[in-house]
Amino acid sequence: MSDSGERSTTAAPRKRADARRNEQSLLDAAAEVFVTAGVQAPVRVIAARAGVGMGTIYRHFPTRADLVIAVFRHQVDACAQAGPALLADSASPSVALTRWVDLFVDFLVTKHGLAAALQSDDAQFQTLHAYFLDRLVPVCERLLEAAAAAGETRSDVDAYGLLRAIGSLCAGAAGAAGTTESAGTTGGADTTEVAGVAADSGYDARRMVHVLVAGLAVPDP
Amino acid sequence: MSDSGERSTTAAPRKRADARRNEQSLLDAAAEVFVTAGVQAPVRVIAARAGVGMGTIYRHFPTRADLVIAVFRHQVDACAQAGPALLADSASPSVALTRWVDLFVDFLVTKHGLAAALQSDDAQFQTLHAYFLDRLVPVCERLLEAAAAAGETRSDVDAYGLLRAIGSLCAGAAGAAGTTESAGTTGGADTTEVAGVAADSGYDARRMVHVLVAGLAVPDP
DNA sequence: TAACTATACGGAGCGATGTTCCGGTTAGCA
DNA sequence: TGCTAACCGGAACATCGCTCCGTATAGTTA
Repeated sequence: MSDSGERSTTAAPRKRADARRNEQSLLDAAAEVFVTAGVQAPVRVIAARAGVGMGTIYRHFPTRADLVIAVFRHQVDACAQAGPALLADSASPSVALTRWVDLFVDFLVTKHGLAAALQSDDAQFQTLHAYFLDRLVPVCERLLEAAAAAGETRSDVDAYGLLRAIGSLCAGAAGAAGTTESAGTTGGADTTEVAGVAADSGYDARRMVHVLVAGLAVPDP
Repeated sequence: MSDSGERSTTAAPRKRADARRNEQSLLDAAAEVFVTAGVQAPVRVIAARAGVGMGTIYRHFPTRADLVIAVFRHQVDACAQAGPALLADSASPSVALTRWVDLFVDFLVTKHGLAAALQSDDAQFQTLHAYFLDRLVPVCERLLEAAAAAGETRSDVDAYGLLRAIGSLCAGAAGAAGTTESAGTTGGADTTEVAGVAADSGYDARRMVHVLVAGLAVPDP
């Protein structure tokens, strides 16, 4: 992933040094702003933080979704790659599914407003939605099929619906924090054991997702 | 519902006739606009439709939530009142709960963007959120407690969490329509038998809610 | 090294939307 | 009929997404 940008066909039309520098600045700035102000933070804020103008941010990331995807890409990929691994390592497909869902939920819940953005019907986030779906639906599908084949879950729920439902359930939780900002959480933000935060007034997205997944085990009606 | 407004203590400080006329115009206009453009429709549009100025709409309904609540109030009340009735009429508490949830879901799904607004962390909708909760949490609580007492559901999920989860699951579906506008739907918008619409790309909020509720039947982990 | 050009930069500016404010209008009453 | 408090309307201000274009510069070539 690191290295430069495109490097596949012929001689790469290498970008100018200042362009690449600015792109990186924007990614860093966006990552920081997303943590504090959420994925919906004003574009101007991100541009200002990166020390660039409005034109620059839109040149590098035509839509907000592009920026969001760029910031979270490797985390989504990691989640996607964890699917097959879990399926291989777990005692049963349904256990693998549960674990994978936990992974996904933990990712969503720790990103302010990400889940809400995924749910948004805003045209701006169409691409983001599509990216998540492209990456995760196939993975979830395999887990779901394996579980269904083992007779461990009902078969009338597809991966798309399940992922959307999970995203929805998480949107209620993560987004609510908003401007409140959860104390420090200095640097880390990865191994922070995000355990039972429950965030606002007692809504626990993880628990509700667990209930949902448990509902999959109930035989078809 | 009809009649005037406040009529409880002392001599009501009756509003002027034009004020009441405008308030009603706004309610009618808002109801119409909500159907086609969703609850998030621009304030100007509603004001224009009602044939009043910006000042007027804000004077009668200081926040958008106030307007939304006023438009849907009696439907929410109906939903709240259906709870005890279902509990009395159904074969078992869990059946009553399921039926009541269906009622609630049908209500949410048919109101463009309502569920999304409920989920929104926007301060503007705080009041709306609170209103729904005030009205429905007690009802849901009774159903849930009855079901738990009968040993039909797990007991670690409270009414608040369940309602929020349901709202979330519905937000994904209803909001997606957005600007697309569903044909005419001239006046009615009540007995339209909204059956199995499924709306966008195959996500069925009702089904996912059913899975969630089914998950409640799984014994505590 | 100096000139040149494709590339990139920056921010002013436009349109949309929420919200406030204030001068003009009018309903209800004496 | 005349008065006043209540009410109305929309201009005006603020925020935000997004575009456009004149300016600056990185990289190249003579």
